[in-house]
Amino acid sequence: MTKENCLLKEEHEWRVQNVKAEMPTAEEIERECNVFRMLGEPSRLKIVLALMQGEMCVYHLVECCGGTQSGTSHQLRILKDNRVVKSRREGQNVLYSLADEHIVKILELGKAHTDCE
Amino acid sequence: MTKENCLLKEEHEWRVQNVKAEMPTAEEIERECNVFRMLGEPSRLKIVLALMQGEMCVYHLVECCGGTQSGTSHQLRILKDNRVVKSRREGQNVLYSLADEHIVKILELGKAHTDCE
DNA sequence: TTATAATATGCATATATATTCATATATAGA
DNA sequence: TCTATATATGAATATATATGCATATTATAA
Repeated sequence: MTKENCLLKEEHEWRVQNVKAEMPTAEEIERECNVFRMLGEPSRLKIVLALMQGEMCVYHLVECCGGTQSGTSHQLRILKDNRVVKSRREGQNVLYSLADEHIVKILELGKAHTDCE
Repeated sequence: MTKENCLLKEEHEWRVQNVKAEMPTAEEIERECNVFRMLGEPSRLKIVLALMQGEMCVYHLVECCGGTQSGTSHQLRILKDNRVVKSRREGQNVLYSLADEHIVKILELGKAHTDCE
């Protein structure tokens, strides 16, 4: 596996240089990964899909998504730490909602991709 | 934690019913998760970012993204199984490319979300 | 203050999966 | 055929993390 013997050397070498030059740092990659990592887990995706209808308290999310109160709360914490959801307290309840509109668009595109399969 | 004592019962009950009615099945959730799960891991995201510039052989991907040949090949296999990339053989090389345009758009939105933080 | 409801959190555990090593397969050339 | 190159794969391991239990915290009401 030497560079000299790759048949596509001449054709693609400029591309390799270009990609290497533009490749984000490890920290930037990690940051960009986070939003996808959040949506790439079933229990979290269910929560996010539920919140697409509007803000909801933890108890209602448990009712909608199944699972335990503890598990839902753990996932909400992770979603919040990664800026996918935000929350506000209203009396005894904490109301969660999506952090921004990008999330909705990402989900729609993800669905479009899935539906193509 | 009884339903009766939730302060938002009247206000949000219709929403709960709506969300429960529209919640996809476990299998559908799994399917929708996959594309995000693929992008939510640094070594795979790097591969996909590299392929945004066009198709590339495994050796060049290793050069662009770092890591081992074996590891890259494993991740390419997973990406292909999940329809994020496709491949074609050309002589000794196998050329990988993005499976469809949705992937690019999802990445752009993910970046937009990340940049807002 | 006491009791109850709603939510959060620490800890332990099970599970998923990324990574590496060694090896297998496939293709091309001599 | 034999050799070298490019890629893929099986197995083992280490790491990340989802989940559940018990309990803590916060807020309301009596």
